[in-house]
Amino acid sequence: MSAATLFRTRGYHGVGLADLLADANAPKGSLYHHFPNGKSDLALAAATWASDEMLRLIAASFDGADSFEDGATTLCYKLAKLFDLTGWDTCPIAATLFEGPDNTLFRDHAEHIYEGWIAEVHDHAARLGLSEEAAHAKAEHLFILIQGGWSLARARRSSDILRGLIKRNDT
Amino acid sequence: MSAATLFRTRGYHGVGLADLLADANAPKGSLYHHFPNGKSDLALAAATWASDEMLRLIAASFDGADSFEDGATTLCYKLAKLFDLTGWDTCPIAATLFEGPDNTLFRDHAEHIYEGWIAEVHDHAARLGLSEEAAHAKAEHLFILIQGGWSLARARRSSDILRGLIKRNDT
DNA sequence: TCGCGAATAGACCGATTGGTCTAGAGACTT
DNA sequence: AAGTCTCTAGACCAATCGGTCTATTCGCGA
Repeated sequence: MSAATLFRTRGYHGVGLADLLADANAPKGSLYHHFPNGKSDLALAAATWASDEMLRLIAASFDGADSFEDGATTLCYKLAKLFDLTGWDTCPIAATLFEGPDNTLFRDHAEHIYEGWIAEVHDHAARLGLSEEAAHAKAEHLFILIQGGWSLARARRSSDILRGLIKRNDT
Repeated sequence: MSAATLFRTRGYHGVGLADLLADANAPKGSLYHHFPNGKSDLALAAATWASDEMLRLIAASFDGADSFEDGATTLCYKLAKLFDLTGWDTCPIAATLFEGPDNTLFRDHAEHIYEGWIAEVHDHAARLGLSEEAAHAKAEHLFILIQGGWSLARARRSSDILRGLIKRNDT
């Protein structure tokens, strides 16, 4: 979805319908046929799409991992590479969902997506032998590290911090 | 500055000049007298103002602290209280600066502000006896934890995570 | 009391915003 | 071949956007 990129790089209110449509080579009519509620529907869909990509990234990182730290580290490295490729823009969810017009709906969706990421990490942690409690704590902690690290990386326009996220003190 | 609040809660593109002016009870003329470049100047100023508030918060947290962990913990608690008061909106810098029109200028300002926060924490860490290297690492790490924790708190509309940020694993 | 610069006040502007609506193209069934 | 859907295409709209401009008021030194 090209819309997802637009939303991610410029934020919900930062993109106009005109840009969205031009970028997707689609006229207004098509948009409002597929997304009756227009821009907001599109934003929700773009966020879900971005979230699925992230879930795949998590799975790919943990699938061949021997330990939780192992998987977490390769996830950080993958994200660093992604950061370099896309050119330091925000977490797609935050950019797309935390500004929307219908706050309740958007916030619910954002929370659901974030919890989905944490749950995915949690499952891998549990599979790798961690206790339920430890898995929960580590998954949440990893989310925080990545989210915060990404902010700093963005401000510095450098993915370096992302790569040192795990080592520093054993997750 | 009331403008800072608006920018924080709705993002740079989310607020219109009309809202800004109505909220500040000032007409267009005054704005463009004090801020020749209009909205963007205002945003920069609002960000600086918000940053100063944060610096004060950091100083207040570490001033009476016996150890780094001590100061860091009270900072997290202060932020949690702030979170509850303001009603879960973004980091003011991110909301205001990471969407602006003149990207280079805005990004430079954002980086400068963030580094200022880290430097402030760093100084307190050094004062409390940490080595230069340790102080740097801990300051950076605390920034990441807070930034990431705040994101999660926002998604969950609950300040709980912020309070557990330090304890979990000794910073 | 006058004069002058700083600041306020808001009418006004073209461009752009998100959204609606009508017309027609395309594909599929019968 | 006719009829009936889904979907595309874009003209069009009121509202709002950020910004400019002129007129007026305010504060203060002379």
